[in-house]
Amino acid sequence: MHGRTNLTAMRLMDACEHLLCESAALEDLTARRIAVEAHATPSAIAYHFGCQEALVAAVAERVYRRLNAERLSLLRRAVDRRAPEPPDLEEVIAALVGPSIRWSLDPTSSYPVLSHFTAMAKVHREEASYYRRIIDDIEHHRAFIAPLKRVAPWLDEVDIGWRLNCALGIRSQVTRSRSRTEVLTNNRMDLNDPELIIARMVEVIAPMFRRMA
Amino acid sequence: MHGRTNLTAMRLMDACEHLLCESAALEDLTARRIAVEAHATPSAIAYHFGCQEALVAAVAERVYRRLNAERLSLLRRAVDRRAPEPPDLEEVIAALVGPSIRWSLDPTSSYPVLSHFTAMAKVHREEASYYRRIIDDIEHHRAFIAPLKRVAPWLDEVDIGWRLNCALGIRSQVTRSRSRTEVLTNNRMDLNDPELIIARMVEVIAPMFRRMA
DNA sequence: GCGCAATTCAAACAGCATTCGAAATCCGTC
DNA sequence: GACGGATTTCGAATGCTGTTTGAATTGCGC
Repeated sequence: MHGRTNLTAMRLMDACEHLLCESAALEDLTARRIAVEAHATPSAIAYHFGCQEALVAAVAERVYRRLNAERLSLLRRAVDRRAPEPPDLEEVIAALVGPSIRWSLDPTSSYPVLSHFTAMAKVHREEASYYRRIIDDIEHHRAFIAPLKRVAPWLDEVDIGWRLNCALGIRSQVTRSRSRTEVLTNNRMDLNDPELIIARMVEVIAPMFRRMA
Repeated sequence: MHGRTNLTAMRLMDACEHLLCESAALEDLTARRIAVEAHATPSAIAYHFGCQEALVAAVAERVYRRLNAERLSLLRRAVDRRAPEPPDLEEVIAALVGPSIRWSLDPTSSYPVLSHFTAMAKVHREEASYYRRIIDDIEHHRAFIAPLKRVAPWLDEVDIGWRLNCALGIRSQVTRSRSRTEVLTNNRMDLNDPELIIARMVEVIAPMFRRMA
């Protein structure tokens, strides 16, 4: 019972993910719509996941895992390239923010799932542990601390973590407040070119980790 | 008709603001609860504001105005202190991020209204113009461009706007993803001391505006 | 082919925001 | 001071929402 490997459970997750990507607003995501797209009934959501919220959380977790795998793969590449020397700072930063930027600009990616999911965390009562478990799961972020400490050994771990957190804030601002970014830069930055954006972000984040700030 | 200066309209806004501050999740904010607290009926919301969404937008706009006034006042002070010399970079940054940080840590402030409001923008269909009008209203942010350009004349306006945007991203991360900030810094930063946080933010943002990054 | 567990489904339920039309109130004018 | 039109209030109704429930159906080891 409540098997997550079930066929209709899978179909529900796929339908939910697809619907989250297609719909502009969270209110477009309804249990009935999900059910129709998965050739099931709303009750199936409750049966397999407990509630709609948990279904969305399961979908978000699946997407997060894919994104984090990409991030960690890029980090590993950056570390390996220079080992045993410290990795290139700019490459590490690009590994941290690059996947998010590229996903957010790729219309075929499931990035909308993630931005909708964090918004959902504010809507529902947080005693439900779905959100914190996923949002606060930062093991994949922690993996960046050691390499960064090798790049900037004069910073202690708190300093590194703080700067990491700031870098993630910049990332979120760019991926999630695009219109504000547009207005502030007077529409004179090409926000559709991921590599250009990433370079711009590296340019701003790297100095945080250099001496003589 | 539809007078925004009406007494019950005011009571509805006050009730909505209070309820937004008290409630942990957006789902706790219902038209009925707002109405009860304002000694009115749900229909009054529709009559005076059109819909609940518009009421929340009106409340958010009111709070935004207060916050922006505080920001601009600090900016003016920073500029005046050094005029006609360029202002102190760190003081300008503190003016930009300080009020948000202090508000977010002050339990008597209405800061929760703002974080709830931006979350709401993701929930409802965006053809409603409430959100963009408020969120994209960055005249108060634009006011920081000229002083910052005097501090860092080698940056063009796009560079300044981009860095401003990055600074706002860091600000949002700290005020709105507190738990993630806690985990990343290993709970070894005192996130309850606004002045310490502001100093930490200045330390990270200032290098963006210094030469020889 | 039986029998039990797992799964599906239609109907019902409580809650929501919003609409509507009738009451009630306000306020300038006679 | 009483009338009359506009403004404001309010209770009931509407059509959504997610979830629950209990019966019907299916799958599957024996």
